[in-house]
Amino acid sequence: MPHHLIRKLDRSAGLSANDKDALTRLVRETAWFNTDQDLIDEGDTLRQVSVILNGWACCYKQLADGRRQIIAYLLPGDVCSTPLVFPNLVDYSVRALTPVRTARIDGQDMLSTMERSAGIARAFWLDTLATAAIQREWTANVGLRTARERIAHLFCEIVTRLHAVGLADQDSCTLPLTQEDLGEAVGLSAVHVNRTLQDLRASGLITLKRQQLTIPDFAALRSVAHFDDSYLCRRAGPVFDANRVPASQRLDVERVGPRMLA
Amino acid sequence: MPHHLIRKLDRSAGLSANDKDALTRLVRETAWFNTDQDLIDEGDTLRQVSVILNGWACCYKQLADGRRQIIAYLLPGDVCSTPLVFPNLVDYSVRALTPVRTARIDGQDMLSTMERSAGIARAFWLDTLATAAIQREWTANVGLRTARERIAHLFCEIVTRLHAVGLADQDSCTLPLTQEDLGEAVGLSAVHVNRTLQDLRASGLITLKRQQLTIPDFAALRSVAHFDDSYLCRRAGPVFDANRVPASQRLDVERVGPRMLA
DNA sequence: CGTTACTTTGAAGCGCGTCAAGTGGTGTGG
DNA sequence: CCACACCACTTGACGCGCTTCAAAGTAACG
Repeated sequence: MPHHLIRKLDRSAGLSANDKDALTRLVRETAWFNTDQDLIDEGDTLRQVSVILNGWACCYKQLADGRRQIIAYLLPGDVCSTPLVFPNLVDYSVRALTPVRTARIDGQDMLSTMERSAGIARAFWLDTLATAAIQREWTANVGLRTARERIAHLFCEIVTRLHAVGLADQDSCTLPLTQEDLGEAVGLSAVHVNRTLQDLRASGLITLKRQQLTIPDFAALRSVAHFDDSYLCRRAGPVFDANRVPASQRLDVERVGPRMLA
Repeated sequence: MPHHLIRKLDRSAGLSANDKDALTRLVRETAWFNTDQDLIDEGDTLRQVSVILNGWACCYKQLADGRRQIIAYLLPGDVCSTPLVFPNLVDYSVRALTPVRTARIDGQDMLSTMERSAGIARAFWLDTLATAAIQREWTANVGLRTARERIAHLFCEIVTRLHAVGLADQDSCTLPLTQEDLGEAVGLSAVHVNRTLQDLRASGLITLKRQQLTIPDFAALRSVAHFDDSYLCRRAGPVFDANRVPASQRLDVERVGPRMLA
C-alpha cells in the first residue's frame, strides 16, 4: 500500500522482498483528511505512526498570538512522526495542505516488525536521520539566506524529494501550495513571497502556473539557492572512504592542553 | 567519566546502576580541542561518537561565500552526532566555542552496548529525539520571532538545558559566547545582537557581564520569548494519558471523502 | 454565475544590516 | 611596569529588505 514510502526506503537503505511485504502488511487502515484539517495536534501522545499516501501536509508550530511557522513539509511517503518510540509526545501539529490520505500503523506492530527485520529497522533509522538533516537545513535556510535564495532552495529540495518517490519528472512537479504556505515555511510574508516568485520568474529560473512548478535549468536554480543535495541522499550501507580521514582523527598533531574550561 | 551525559539520560529516560557503569566503560579516550578548532568537518564519515565533557561547541553550516549558520549549541553532556547509525556521514561541522574536552566512543561498542541494554538504547533514542525537537524549535525561532524574542528564547533554552546537567543554579549560568556566536545562531548580525542585549538589559530581563548570564525573573523572560519548555522535557516511560484523545483518533466524525488528490 | 480564496500591485514604514569609528579589557613583549 | 596589539563590545548614521495595510484583479468551485 505505502508505495512511496517503500520506494523511498528501498532507494536509501535497500529493502528485501520480504521487507517490502512486511511493510505492506503493517498497514491496518487508511484515513482521509481534508485541506486544513489537522492530522496531529501539538501535545498529542501518539501510539501509532501515520504515513502520507497521497497529498501534502506540513508540521507547524504556533505561538499564542497566532504566528505560525511551518517546520517541515510532508510529501507522499513521508512519516508524520518519529517511528521509533512509543508512546510519542509530539511538540508540533500536522495539518493537511491538500486532501490527504494516510496509512495508520500501530506502534507495537511497528516496533515488533523492526525487531524481526534488521533491514526495516535500519531503513527507518536512516529515514529518521534524513528527516533530521532536512530540519537542520531548514534552520540554516531561514537563518542565513535571502528571500530569493530561500525560495529557490526550498524548490530545489522539494523537486529532489519528489523525485525520490517518483512524483517529479526531469524538470517539473506539482506544487499544491499557496504563497502563504510558502511564506510560513521560509519565514516571509505572503506578499513578499509573491514578489520573490515574480523575480525568479523574470530571471527565467522557474515557471509556476496552476500549481505546476517547472525548473528549466536546475543547475542555475541550484546555484542561486546554494543548494547541495548531499543532506538529502544518505546512501545505503558502509560508505566509509579510506581516503578521507575525519577531522576528529586528524587532530593529534595540534592537540594541546587546556587553557581554561568554561 | 561522562557525568553530564549520564545525568541527562538518567533524568529523561532513567538508567539502572548497570547502565551507568556500562556508559562509563564505553569511553576509551578523551580529546582536547582549543577554541575555534573543528571537532568534525562537514562530509566526514564518522565511525565513533564524541560526547562533550567540558566546554561549549556548536554545529554549523557554511555557504561557499562564507555566510555561517549555527544550527545547534553543544553543551556538556551533549552528543556531537547521531549515536545510532555507523558509519555516519554528517552534513554539518562542529566547532569548539571554548576549550573543549570530549569523550570518544567507538561506534561498534556503542551499538553492541545498546543491543545488550534496552535501557541504554532507549535513553539514546530519546536523546536523539530531544535533539531533533530542539532543532525544530530553532527553525521556528529563527523563522517567526523578532530579534528580542529570539535571543530571549535562546537564553531560556540554554539555562533549561544547563540545569538538566547541573551546570546552572536557580537564576544564572555562564554564557561563554561572543555576540557574534549568538548572532550566527539566531540569524542576526552581531551589531544587532548587541543592541538587543542592551534592550533586554534595560528591560531588567537579564544581566550579562563577564560571561555570566543572570535571569532575575524567569517567568518574565519566558513570556517575552514565548518559551514553552515542553519540547525539552521528554519524560521517561509511558506518558499516555487516557483523558487525552489524539486528534488522529478523533476525526471519524468529520472524515469525508476526497475532493482531489495532489 | 456568483462567491470565495488566492494572487497581484502599490505605497508607506520599520526592523535589521552594513559601514565605520571609537571604547574597554586582556595578554604580550620590551 | 608600561606600551602596544588584539579582540570583543559599543555607538551612530544610513540604507535596504522586508512587512504591513489596502485594494484590485483572477482563477477555482459550488
